This record gives sequence, C-alpha cells and structure tokens, in this order.
Amino acid sequence: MRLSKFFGETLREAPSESDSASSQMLARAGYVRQLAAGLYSYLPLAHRSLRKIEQILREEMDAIGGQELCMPVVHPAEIWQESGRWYDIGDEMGRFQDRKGRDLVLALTHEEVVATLCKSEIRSYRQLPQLVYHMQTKFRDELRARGGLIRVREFVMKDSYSLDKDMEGLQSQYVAHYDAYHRIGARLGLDLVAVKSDPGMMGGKTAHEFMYLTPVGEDSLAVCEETGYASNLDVAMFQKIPESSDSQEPLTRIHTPGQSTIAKVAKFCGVSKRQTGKMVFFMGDFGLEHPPRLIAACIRGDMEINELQLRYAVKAQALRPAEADEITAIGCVPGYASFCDIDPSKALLVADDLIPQSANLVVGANEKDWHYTGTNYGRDFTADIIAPIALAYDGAPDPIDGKPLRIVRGIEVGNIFQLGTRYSDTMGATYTDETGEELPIFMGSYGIGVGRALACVAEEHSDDYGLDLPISVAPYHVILVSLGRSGDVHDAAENLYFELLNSGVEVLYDDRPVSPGVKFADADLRGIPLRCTVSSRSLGRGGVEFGRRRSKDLDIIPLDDAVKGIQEGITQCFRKLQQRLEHLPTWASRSKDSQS
RNA sequence: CGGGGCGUAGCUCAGCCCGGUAGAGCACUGCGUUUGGGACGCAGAAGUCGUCGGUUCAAAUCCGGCCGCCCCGACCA
Repeated sequence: MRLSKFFGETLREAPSESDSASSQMLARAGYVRQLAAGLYSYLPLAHRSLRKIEQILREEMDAIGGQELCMPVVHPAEIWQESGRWYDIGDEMGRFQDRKGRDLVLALTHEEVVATLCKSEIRSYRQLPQLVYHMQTKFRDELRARGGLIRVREFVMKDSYSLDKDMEGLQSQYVAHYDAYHRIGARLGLDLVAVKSDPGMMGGKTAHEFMYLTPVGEDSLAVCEETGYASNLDVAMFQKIPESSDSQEPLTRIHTPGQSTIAKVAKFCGVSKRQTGKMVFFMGDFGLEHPPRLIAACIRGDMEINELQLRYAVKAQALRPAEADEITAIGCVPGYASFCDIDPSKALLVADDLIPQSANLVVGANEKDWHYTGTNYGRDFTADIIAPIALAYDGAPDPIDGKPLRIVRGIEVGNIFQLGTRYSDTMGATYTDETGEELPIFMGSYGIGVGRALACVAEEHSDDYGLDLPISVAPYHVILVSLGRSGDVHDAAENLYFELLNSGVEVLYDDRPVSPGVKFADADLRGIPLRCTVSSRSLGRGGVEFGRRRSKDLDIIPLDDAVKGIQEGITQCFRKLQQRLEHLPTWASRSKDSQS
C-alpha cells in the first residue's frame, strides 16, 4: 500500500478523550477513531491487525478441533426468555422491537443461539463432542465505557462453545482452551495470567479469566508468584490467622470520645487493628418477590468486605451500601455500630468466618463515643450466617502455602467457563446416550475480545515514539521509505516496492513528497516492526538500509538482494516471537488450587 | 445513578473571572525555497463558540434546562 493514497492520518497530538497509552497511540497512529462513548471505528491499519489476531485465534481454535460458523447479532427475545437471562440481565442488554412489535435482543454473547442449534443438530451421543466458534459482534450497554478500547460497548469477540455428553468431556475441552489461550497470548506477544474467576451472568461453576497484567487494568487480582495461586480478587481465598488469646476477657464498656474509625479506636485502646471488629451495612435486593433487607456484616477491623462473597453468602441479587438513615432506622449508630446490641429481627447478621475465632475484640457499643472491649462471639453475640466475606489484601497468606499474596491490576483478555447444563436444562438441549436415555448436553463457553486484545498488545508494545507492534499483529511487516526527489531513488524504491509486492511481502510504501523527519516519525508512530530506507545516501553505500523500527544498527543490502534480505528479517522476527511458545504455563503444570 | 471536569476551526487549546471586532499552534489550499528525524517564506480558506431558553441596548463570556465527552465511584463477561 502506498501512503500517498492511504486512508487514515497520523495525529501529532492525541485526541482529548483518550487516556491510556494504548488509546492515545492507536488514535495518534491512525488505527482507531472514536464515534461515541464506547463505540469505535477501526481504520485500515487496525482492521488489518484485527484480522491477523482473528487468524491466530482461528488457527488455535482449529488446532483443538474447532469449527468456525457464524451466528446472528440480533436475537429474538424468546431464546433469552427461555434461558432466563432476559429477566436476569438489566440495562446492560440492548433491547428493541421490530416493526411488528416483536422484542429483539442485541447479542451480549451467544450461548442461547448455540443451545438452540444443539436442538436442531445434536441428537445422539455419537455426534459429541463438538466445538464451534465464531468471531462476532457483541453489544453490552455498559454503565460506563472507559479506558479507550479496553471497555467498549460494541466489540468483536471470538467465542467458542464446547458440547459434550458429560462432565469429563467438558473438562477436557476446558483444559484444551486453557492451554490454547496461553498459546494465543504468546503469539500476540502478551503474557497472559490465568486467574480463577466468578462465573457471574454466564452461570456455571468453574471459570478462569486470562489477564494481561498492567497498572491501567480495571480488574484487581490476587497472585502469589511462589505458589502460583492466581485469582480475581472477587473470589480470592486466603488463610485467616486468628489473634491468639488464652482467655476470654469480660465485656467492658469504655468511653472513646471522637474515636469513630477503626484506626483511631485501635490507637486509643492501644491494640492492633486485628483486635478490633467492625460492622458494615448493606441493603440487599432479593428479587421482586422479597422485600429488600438490611444486611449487617461484621469482619475484623483490619479487613474489608468482599461484596461479591457477601452477596453469595446472603443469596441476594444485588447489594448496595446502606444509607445512614437506613442504619439508624434499626437502632444502630453509624461509626459506633455494635455486634452485640443489634436486633436480629431487623437485619440479617453475617459474620466473617474469622470472627468466631477472634477473641476479645474491640467493637462499637452502639452509642456515640462508646465502645466495648472483650467482645467474644457466642458469648456476646451471634450471627445468622458465617461465611468468608473478607476481601483478600496485599500480603495476605495465600490459601495453598501461606506465602504472601500480591494484589495487582489486569485486563481481562479472555475467559473460559464450564457452563455445565445451565443452558441445556433451561432450553432443552439434549442428546440420547448409549442406553437410549435423553440427557442434557454439557456446555462450555470461551471468549476472547479481539479489539481488547489489540488494545493490550498496543499497551504492552509502545514507547515514546509510538507503537512497536509484534510482527504477528502489525498491519504490515515492513515500511519502505524513500527519501529525496532524485530519479535514481524514486526508480529504485518503486522497483523494490513492486518486487516486494510480487514476493508476497506485506509492505507499506511511504512515497509521499514530505520531509524525511515526517516519514520517520510516522513510521515510528505506526509501529511497523521493520523499516527499509532508500535514499541517495543508502544507494551511495551500495543499496538500501534495513533494520528494526528505530534501530540505529542498520544493514546495507544491495538492491538485488533486498527482497531476500527483507524476507529473512521478517522470518527472524517471527522466529523470535515463536520462542515465547516454549515455556508456557499449561493446565497440567498449574497448582490444583488455581484450577477449580 | 452519585461526585468532579470539559464542550470555541479537522486536531490541541487560549479567550469566559471583569459582557461590546472570534484567536494561536498544528493540519489544509496555492506559489516559491528546502529534503536523513515532525523545514521555511508569502498568500489563502476554514468556527450556527454543543443545544434550547433567560437576563441585557449587547452574550463564547452571566443564569437555568437539556445533550454530549472524559475522570473517580457504584456495576460488569
């Protein structure tokens, strides 16, 4: 492609709406343009890169037995009503009606369609297992799209769906994806970390997310390098070590003027925060058939609530922090709320599993400026539910070996879910087994965001001068730059360009009549990994200059050998990337605790 | 949905506080010079100042509603 005829300009300054390095560089380099919040146009450069990512996904899916198909973006509401998600998912679902008033859904994902296809295509155990996949647009009306391309509302996802006759088959397809996703990351030039995750709206039990670790990520993860434990913070476990105590002290009411926070109280009483307890209040939504209920959660003072685990513990559909007047309405004093004086009929009392093991806690006395010391579970108070509702924290002992966890940030590039029979049961996707019995199909679903993958690659592979994409993702392998107006240079560059095209080299040719500085700056910005320069100077030295983007260490290749030399350079880049495949984590090599 | 910020030329922004002639840099067009790391000169084109309403002799500027975009939070595969 000639840059003189190219569609998609570079920008000297990033548009003001972009913030992360990837969004800024992708915008400046002419890859993407924002149309509206969370809606992007992909210009030719990005489109080429996205197609390359898709091809890698295709190859890896085919390698584990996948068959590519294509399912619609617009679905009739009925299938989502059958699965129940029409009712479970709120405003995130794009809904509209056709001219007849029929309810339609913009695909958030495609489990319902796959389950529907199962009904028409799968009858016998002889037809299983199956693995189908497609690259298709999804629409999710996020509360807030953010981070440029990281969280958009419309995006293309590679989603695959495994169909098996039993759990064992599902497990083996799940493992195949687990390993394939690591290979995909390696081929994209990304280190992906598999973490345990919450299945969320997808349903099912076991799920992993494949994370690209970066401080700009929006997910928090708990990882331990020593033991290999890795989990989304939402579902992270950790060992809880009670403060030792030989005896139970008597419950004592003490005056604590102005000591309304845990830090102040601990200091005032001369104890560690680990010897305090605190109460956190939420309003729980239990669905239309049940009234909302106040939830009083108690945890040790040095810890925070894991809202997801609390929500599961109380079986609520949603939680929100309680307002001060909702807390006072049940007779509690915010800042000094007490485990001991709470009326069990007015709130659901939930205690973290560490609380019953913790002796002599300092807690609120339910009156401003007063606390209790020597509070003990069982003697002074009890809870309706005891569950692990504390959030893992940096330095917490990991659940495997007690080694310290680190809390890091990441971007979810892909995810894998063992759905089991959650969709087969609700939608009637069944097969007949050897004995003639009709049984539900075991499903798994596996996604990778194609655009998000590109954003992560851009985030990882860029510098002050622009993108520096791995050869597997770069829209072109080499940029051919001609400098100056001399006829010799022009002829040599034109000839080389046609030779490269004829040899199948993916070349972007900067034939514009602009200054060298502009050409080099644009070449750096666009992130093409290899650069070939033709100029009077290079011809004087015997040919063309060739090397890595921004490298000062350039080879001079005679014109006659230029195509060959460039092809070798491309091969070398691919070979280097290939090395990433050598020591990948696999399912078999992961610790048991990070698997289930 | 709560908190904060922003909306002026294709892009980045100034002007707004203190009301009165709409600006700069980059980009664009023409001519000339220049050609190894975002050149230079001259000339030119380009803006319903997000939108609707209010105040005023007069509104980009003050006031209000709405819309859009960004950030933090809530939520989320």
